[in-house]
Amino acid sequence: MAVSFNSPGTLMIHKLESIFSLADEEKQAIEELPIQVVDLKSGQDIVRIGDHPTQSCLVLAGFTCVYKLTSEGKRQIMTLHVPGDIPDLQSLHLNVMDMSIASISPCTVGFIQHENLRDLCERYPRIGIAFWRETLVDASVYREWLLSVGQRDAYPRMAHLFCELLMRLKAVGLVDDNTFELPITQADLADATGITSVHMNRVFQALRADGLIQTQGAQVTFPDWEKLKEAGDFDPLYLHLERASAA
Amino acid sequence: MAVSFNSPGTLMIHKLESIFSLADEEKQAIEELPIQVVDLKSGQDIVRIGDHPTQSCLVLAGFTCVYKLTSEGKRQIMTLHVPGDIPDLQSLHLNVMDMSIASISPCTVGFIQHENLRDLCERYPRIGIAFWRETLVDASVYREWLLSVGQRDAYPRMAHLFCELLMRLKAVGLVDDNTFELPITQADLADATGITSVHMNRVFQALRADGLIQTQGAQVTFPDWEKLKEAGDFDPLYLHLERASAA
DNA sequence: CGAATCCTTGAAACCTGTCAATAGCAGTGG
DNA sequence: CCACTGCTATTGACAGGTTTCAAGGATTCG
Repeated sequence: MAVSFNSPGTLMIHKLESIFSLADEEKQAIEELPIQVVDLKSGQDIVRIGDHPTQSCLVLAGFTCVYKLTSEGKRQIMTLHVPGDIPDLQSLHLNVMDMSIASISPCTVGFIQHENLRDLCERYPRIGIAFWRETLVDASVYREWLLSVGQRDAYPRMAHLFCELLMRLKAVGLVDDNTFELPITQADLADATGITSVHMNRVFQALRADGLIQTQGAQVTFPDWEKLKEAGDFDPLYLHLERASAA
Repeated sequence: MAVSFNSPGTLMIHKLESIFSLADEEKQAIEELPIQVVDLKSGQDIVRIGDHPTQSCLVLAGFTCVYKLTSEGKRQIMTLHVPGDIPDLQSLHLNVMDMSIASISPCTVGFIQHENLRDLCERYPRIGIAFWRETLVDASVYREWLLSVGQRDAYPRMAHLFCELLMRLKAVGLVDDNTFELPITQADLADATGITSVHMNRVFQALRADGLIQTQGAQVTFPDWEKLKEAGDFDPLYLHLERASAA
């Protein structure tokens, strides 16, 4: 599959630079991180609940997700990851996985050993803090999803998710003309929003009928950002995308 | 109100020692943290979404919660804090609050300046990592709640919340004989589980009828832990309560 | 050009929400 | 000590958003 980066480290640098300017030395240390690149089909587990990982993964292309199952086998997807995200940074300090991570589209990921990441954090404390910050933003996303699933109807919930994806994908340059590729099943999106795939399909139809989305294969277009934002009750504050101004 | 700790720092030390053994020097540094203790009535905001706090708060007694509102005014409570928790440790590295924190029962909290916390993290990196870890556990709790709200019916959802509270309160010595004080309204618990207060009341009645809980004023007793755990589909893994074994 | 997967539809059942009103309880003031 | 006030718990009937079940199309890809 097409991969849109030079070296894996470049993506990470791009992400960190949205928070603060990296010194050349820091950039070099990141570029030199040993990263094992792997291609995955859709629907493959990357780490499973209960595991004790010794590495973290960086999404290079495609989408991954965090999910958990109830004892009845119902699946809740808790967040989606886009290129540049590091889904299981948390395993750096929590030695048991309390969630599973899987590819949710064909994707490319890079594995980085924990020892290398820890070393990086020690040598460049600002990077360590940036990683901490990343995990805090993850938590913020969980909170917003919780608000959606707990208090918003299915229709605004999906609109909200589209808004989030649009903003996050835009931040990594994967949006062209209010359009992006979303090779994710309606059934998977249903698991992400806590509704049934049948109902998700009805929500899709309603969103199309209202002119909020247009779909063409895996491609989704958003003709009216303002209307979508309103429908999704969307406020991007929780994504913490703006460059952090010093405290 | 009754407050069950010697110095505010003692609680924090107790919490950190559940993760790793603190050196005397570290303990002393924590004890010496300037902490401003404040008593709050129930329902008072401690920080609000949009704020740029310069301090974090430590719960000393009672319960606080994290919540967000939809534009329609619906409230979702995202987590409850028990004594020993530091609800907004995240504001140390995320300068805008993306959530609000409020007291949800009469409570006592201690405020600690960010500069003091940052200084502590720098001088004692292990404490910094422990704080990071705390925020990771917070995130894990959000995930589990997301699973509950998204995939479990109201009844098991509430049973699950009771299980969580029982374990967390036990960890700070606030459970006696499978009983603890929960001075929280059914309406608030409804907001925490994403259901209506009317429906929460019906869930309470069902839980009582099934012998899973007994209530007496603000006191809740759990006659059958095993049955409660099963009803709530509860697995404590996500709380990461066991002492971390080195990676 | 199958085979598998994914999308779409319809009708009925179900959980949960809404509305509105009553009961219970704690704290306050006379 | 009792009436009063305000909040919390409880009920009942009904509406509504979602789920379930089941089956028929549409697509994609080897």
